[in-house]
Amino acid sequence: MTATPTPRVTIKDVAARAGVSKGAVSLAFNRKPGLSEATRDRIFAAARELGWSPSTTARTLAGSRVDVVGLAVCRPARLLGLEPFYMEFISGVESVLVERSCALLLRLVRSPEEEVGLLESWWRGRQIGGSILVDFRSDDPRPAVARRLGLPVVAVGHPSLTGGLTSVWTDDATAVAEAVRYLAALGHRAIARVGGAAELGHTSIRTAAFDEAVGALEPATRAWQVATDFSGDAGARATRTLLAAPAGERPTAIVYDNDIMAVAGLSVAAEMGLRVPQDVSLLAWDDSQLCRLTRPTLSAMSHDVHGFGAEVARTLFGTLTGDGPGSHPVPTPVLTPRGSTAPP
Amino acid sequence: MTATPTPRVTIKDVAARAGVSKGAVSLAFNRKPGLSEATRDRIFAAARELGWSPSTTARTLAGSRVDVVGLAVCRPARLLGLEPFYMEFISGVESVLVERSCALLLRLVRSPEEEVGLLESWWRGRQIGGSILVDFRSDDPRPAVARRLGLPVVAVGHPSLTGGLTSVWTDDATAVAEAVRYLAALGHRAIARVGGAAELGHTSIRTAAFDEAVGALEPATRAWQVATDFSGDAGARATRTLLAAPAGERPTAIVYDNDIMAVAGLSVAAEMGLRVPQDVSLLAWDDSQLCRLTRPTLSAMSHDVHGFGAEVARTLFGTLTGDGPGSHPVPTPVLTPRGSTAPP
DNA sequence: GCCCCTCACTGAACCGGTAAAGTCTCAATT
DNA sequence: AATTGAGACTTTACCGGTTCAGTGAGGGGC
Repeated sequence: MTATPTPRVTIKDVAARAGVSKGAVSLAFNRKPGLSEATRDRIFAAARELGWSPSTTARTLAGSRVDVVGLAVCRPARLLGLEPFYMEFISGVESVLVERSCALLLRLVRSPEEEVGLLESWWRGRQIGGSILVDFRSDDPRPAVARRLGLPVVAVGHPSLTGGLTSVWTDDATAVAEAVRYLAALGHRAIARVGGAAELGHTSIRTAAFDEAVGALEPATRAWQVATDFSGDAGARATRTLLAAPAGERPTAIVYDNDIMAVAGLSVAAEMGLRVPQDVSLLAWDDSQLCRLTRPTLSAMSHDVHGFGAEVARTLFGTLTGDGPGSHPVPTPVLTPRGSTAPP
Repeated sequence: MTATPTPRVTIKDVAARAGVSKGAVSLAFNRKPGLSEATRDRIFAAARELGWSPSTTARTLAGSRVDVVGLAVCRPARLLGLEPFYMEFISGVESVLVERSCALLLRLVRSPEEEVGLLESWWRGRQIGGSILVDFRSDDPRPAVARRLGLPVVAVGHPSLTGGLTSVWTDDATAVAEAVRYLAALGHRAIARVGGAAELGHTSIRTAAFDEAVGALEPATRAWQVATDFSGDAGARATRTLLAAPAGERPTAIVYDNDIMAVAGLSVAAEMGLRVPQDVSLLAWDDSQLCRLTRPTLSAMSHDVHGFGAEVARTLFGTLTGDGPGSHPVPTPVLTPRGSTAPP
């Protein structure tokens, strides 16, 4: 990108105006000792008058902190656009970053390999001071990479997936179990789950938890699970397949892995002439505002996604300031019954 | 943020390994003339072996391009999470940025003033090479600021709003007119519009266009307009108010400014015992996948938001490489009739 | 009155690149 | 044989900060 026509004001100008050396200005702005109160004030005054603030670029180059956090998201763009989750998550992250006047470098990547490459070049190029890692898969290469590079990261995902990295996670297994128990308690004996992308670690966790929760119910209970790609279309397809079976051989309740798919499921049920919740109960996940806008409203496993993002950012700052690896569970999603669930 | 434990490989290492000066390495990596083919190859080989790529920080400081684009979004986080528009827009922007290995610096701000301050400090600190400006208001301060700073920007909004900056825009006025004409052609004589935030420039444009379009219809036609904040809740409230009037005194068709509000409207209509589209027609805007997931499906003014973002990014690159100010309209949203519109 | 310390601040080196000016070599021109 | 010029690099001076080894003044102790 091209040059700047603006006459930049630099540390030198401030130093000159305050009648000190640039070293002194640097000391003042980094709150380091060795300056008298008077000089410090004079320097700040000069900076204010000139409208100067230190260049992060120069600062970074000179070897101090990098106040940028990286976030690479690896999902097809088409889906990202739809997931209320991410925007809410990002806004939570941001809410903490701003307080520390730290910026978020966002990049959508197409493959885990591309993400690894990106992290390497970001880190080597000192573009970021740390990174948030999301969407863990089994045998995810990123823990090893982060460790090799010495890149400070926080992993969003269950500790079993994140290879010993500091992690922030929701207890999806417990939440799935709660969802299943809730539906069973309503009287459902034929429960399906429309899951997310199979390659994602948290999908496996939920899948296993679903199996286990169903196993703990009375033996006559039937269960189905389908993997999708999180898109509404996939959710609609999965729902159609599940509900196509004759009455008595199809699920009477369906749990979805996000809310977009649940919305899609709602329409499919209607299209097939089934009433929600009388003929089939639907339970969404993540609970964005969307769940309250449908008719019937969607019961959901709800979850403070904004707060989740904020906690992730806080944890990253902790890591950056020397906290050792740790595991930070955030509150388990809680069942929020609304209009889409009822006894069969 | 803390130091790096990684032994960094720099241009000097590459130079040493290739047996040249660092100036030569710089020439090679910037594809400048003055090096023999052989030397160039040797340098690239050395860089590859060492896994080196130039530090953008150092590059930036040394006064060449800054390969980061800024985007500050000023809307309450709560709403952002819901707007499929933004994520899709961002993914479109990204799709072009990656090709130029350029990053997107994203920040959510709370006020236009904060955004102006951010742009100043980003630019002064050489954090960004250019910026994308969205959500113009009347008397928006940003055109003046961008001009004063010499900050290369592209404004997303109608030229009448963007104060002479290079702009990329959709012809909302024409689209609104098309929507109104379509509804009128179906036979509607009582048409409402649930608009977005009143302070936003494009809302005013749509509001005026709606008035004008309605004025061109037969005199008996009645019209309503409501301003909201783009949230589903606000959309629901507005719809409820509009439809609360006795039959004959309420709109038979409603146009929404985004799709979230249209989804909300759908439920409100159902809740009030009105059938869509028989009793009331609904028309959404922006047409994310959501519109195809509801029942009935939502007719919408549809709009390639991803492509819009891509065009914005391309235009910004144009500006950065010296293109003068210009106005870049992207295709007008087109009416996509689905199940939510019909004759009254 | 001398020595030693501390405090407040300066100067220069450095971070990892870019860019412009300088040097060297060698072939073509006169 | 001397001049010129182009090509291929190297040297050097920044960019805007940070950091650290000085430096000089002033105060306290004896």
